Amino acid sequence: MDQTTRIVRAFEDAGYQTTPSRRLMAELVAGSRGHFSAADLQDRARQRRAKVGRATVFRALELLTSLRVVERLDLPNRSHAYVLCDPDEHHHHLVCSRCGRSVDVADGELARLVDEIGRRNGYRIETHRLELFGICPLCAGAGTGAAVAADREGPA
Amino acid sequence: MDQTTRIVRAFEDAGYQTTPSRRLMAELVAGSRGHFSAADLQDRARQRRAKVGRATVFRALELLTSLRVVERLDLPNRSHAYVLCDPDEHHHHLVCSRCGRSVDVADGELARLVDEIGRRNGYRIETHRLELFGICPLCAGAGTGAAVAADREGPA
DNA sequence: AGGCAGATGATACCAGGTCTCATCTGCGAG
DNA sequence: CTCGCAGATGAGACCTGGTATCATCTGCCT
Repeated sequence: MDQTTRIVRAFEDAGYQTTPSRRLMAELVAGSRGHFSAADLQDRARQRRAKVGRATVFRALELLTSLRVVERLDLPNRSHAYVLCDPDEHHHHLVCSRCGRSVDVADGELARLVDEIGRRNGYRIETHRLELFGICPLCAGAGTGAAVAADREGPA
Repeated sequence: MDQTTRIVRAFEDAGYQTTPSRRLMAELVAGSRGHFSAADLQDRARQRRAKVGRATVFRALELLTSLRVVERLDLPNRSHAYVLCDPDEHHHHLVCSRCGRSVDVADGELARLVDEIGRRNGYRIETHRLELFGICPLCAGAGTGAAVAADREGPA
């Protein structure tokens, strides 16, 4: 089962209708290399001569976020983006600041650390978020941003 | 030297002029309990019958951010806020999701963890950000949001 | 095959932030 | 002490990302 199907399935399993727009969103999200914004998706939809309303894109992203199929990132440059990720376990993101590719990172030892910080300060911790930014192996190898151009759409 | 003076001093040391608006911003920021937004500051300025342009507020916050006197938070509810914090060492924030009060948390063991994650994934990590959200001791004690009302202005 | 809950696109709106520009002022040189 | 100008300001236009409203359309269950 490929990524697109998995996403469509996620919609179905959660009781949402399968519509052309949603299928398209699923394809576009599945075909993204790095992170993407709502506007990216809409542009790419338009490139395929498909018309999707802005609201629909946001609605789809909202649903996918709630289904934990994508997650919203707050980038260091104060903009936002979404990334496709693993819905099954709590994790964080390691994001390439050049090409946007992101890998999921298990919480691991962090949980313990977070716990300890909470205890030391008397806070009851509810959630935490760790975001890591750096240069991915491909970009490091490629030198001056060669991987950037390859960012949009294509097999993972 | 009180907090306000410290902030004014930060402006001076960085070679910026000391103007009434900046002094006012310094006071308002220093007098904030939890986190605050640009709009909060402007409102509080207006309450004192001082007129500051929106742009000026943002400009001041931008400077203070670059001087690391304040930091920008991305709250879980997708809004933003600024918090006063320690300019002298790399740290993270533990933020009360009820009253917004924030304590600085030293990086500590996290650095090691981050390093390891980078190494394991072949990324050269440039920056990381950890944000913790929970209920602070005061709010936990006060029960239903009593501390919330006390949030704006007053001695730390 | 029919009906309706749920989905859609257009469009208006909102918040947070940036840009521009004409005016004003802190402050260092003299 | 005062003068001039770099730097700061406020007003307001604008931009981006996101939400709300609403009339219309359509997937899907019966």
